[in-house]
Amino acid sequence: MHTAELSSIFSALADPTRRAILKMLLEDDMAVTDVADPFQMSLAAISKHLGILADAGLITQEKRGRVKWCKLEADSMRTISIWMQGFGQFEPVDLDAFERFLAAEFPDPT
Amino acid sequence: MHTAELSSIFSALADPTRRAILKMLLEDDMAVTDVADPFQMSLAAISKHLGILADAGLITQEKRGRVKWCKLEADSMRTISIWMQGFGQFEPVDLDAFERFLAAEFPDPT
DNA sequence: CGGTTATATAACCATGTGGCAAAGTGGGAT
DNA sequence: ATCCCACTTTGCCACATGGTTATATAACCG
Repeated sequence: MHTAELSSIFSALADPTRRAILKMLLEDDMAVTDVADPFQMSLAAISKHLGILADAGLITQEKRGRVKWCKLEADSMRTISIWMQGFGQFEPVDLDAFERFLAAEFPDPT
Repeated sequence: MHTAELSSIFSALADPTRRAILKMLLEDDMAVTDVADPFQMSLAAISKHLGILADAGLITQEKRGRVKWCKLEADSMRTISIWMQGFGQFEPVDLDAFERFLAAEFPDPT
């Protein structure tokens, strides 16, 4: 909710490389080297990007041995989502979940 | 959807002054001068901020006479909300809207 | 017309950002 | 002990950003 927190999350998400990294981490936790692999740029650059994502709370990094594992923490997106909600309802309705809800609340009598 | 569009919206939202402007515009449409009024900085600076918000599609500006009216276009936040949804469901449920939906779908028989 | 008001643009400055290559750190393997 | 491996840090550079002041432009008002 602090203005600085919002700023750091939004500006972390403003970079396409960082958004691509987040998408990769959606699949699984990854080591820094493996995160860097598909990109053209240097490992040092990716390391900085990961630091920015970590500062924004979008990922966490845990060092085991000599490899540092990066883990998505998508919950921190909730912070900006809540902020955005002050401007209206933006979430496209999750129809599948909604139908499941309805099915549970109002089971088909057949 | 396009990566450049996402970047421009996120980086527009990364600045606290611009977020404050959006909040002001939530109340009502405003002229550039009036937007600038509560801020310490120069009108020129605010004019630039408004240009960035307009480029990102977060506001629209319409010139009537010599005054340019700024209008919130919060719908463009939907773009990033949809992107974020790829990482999970972040929107706190809109319970009021949901209850209205239920009331319409399953009207109280009384 | 002349003057004021609303806004944009230009030129400039300080600082931040994203990239690189190269050197540094520190854990594991041999 | 030594060497690789997985990073991080340090300088450096080009360019973007956020601010300034000063100067345009264009609309309204007398």
